[in-house]
Amino acid sequence: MGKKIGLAAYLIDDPVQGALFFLGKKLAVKDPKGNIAGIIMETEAYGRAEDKACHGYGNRLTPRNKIIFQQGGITYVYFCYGMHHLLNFVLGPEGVPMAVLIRGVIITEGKELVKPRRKGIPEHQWADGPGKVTKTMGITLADNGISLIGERIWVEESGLEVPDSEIERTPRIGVDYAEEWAKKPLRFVWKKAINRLCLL
DNA sequence: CTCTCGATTAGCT
DNA sequence: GCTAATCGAGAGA
Repeated sequence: MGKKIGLAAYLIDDPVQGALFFLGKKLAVKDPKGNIAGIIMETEAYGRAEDKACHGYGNRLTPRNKIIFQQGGITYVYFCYGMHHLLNFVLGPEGVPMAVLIRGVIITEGKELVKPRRKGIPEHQWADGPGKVTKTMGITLADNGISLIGERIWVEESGLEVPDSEIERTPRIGVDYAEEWAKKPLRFVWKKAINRLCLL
């Protein structure tokens, strides 16, 4: 097991730096039957009050989004489109809405636990989307607002180096309503992760 | 209370 | 490329 990522990394005061930092790290979830883990290969940066795509836009506080105003180091899980749960890591100091959306993971551990719930789906498509990440890893609203330095969900060093040259930047997905913020390149994809993992 | 729409996905054309 | 599925959050009355 790799070294668990500590609180300091989550207190980073910049969602872009955070989104980049977590690429190539290992996301782990403790399931009653064993751990499920995988390498994070796609993220999106959301944040600060001026980001029109962020749930904390304009610092408006609601029962749902209050989590992202808390100090970094906890999860922000919310329900979307009536059927999907989306996982974020809350970042930054308390009072500033900032988070990284985990959009893609390559499952490396606990595959035998995943198989039954992703029946008939090829392995490389198990968690190649934000809704699929939570479904594959068994993350639900019950995991909203919990510590990322805890025993249920955490992030570890993977030992993988992610060169800047292998990170693709694109606009974020599904935020067309966010006007000028819809176009900003705040989505980060490490496409070569799959190749790299084949060598392990 | 009512209405709109979403940080998506799967399946079909 | 298009859209149904599906329901709660958020805004406004």
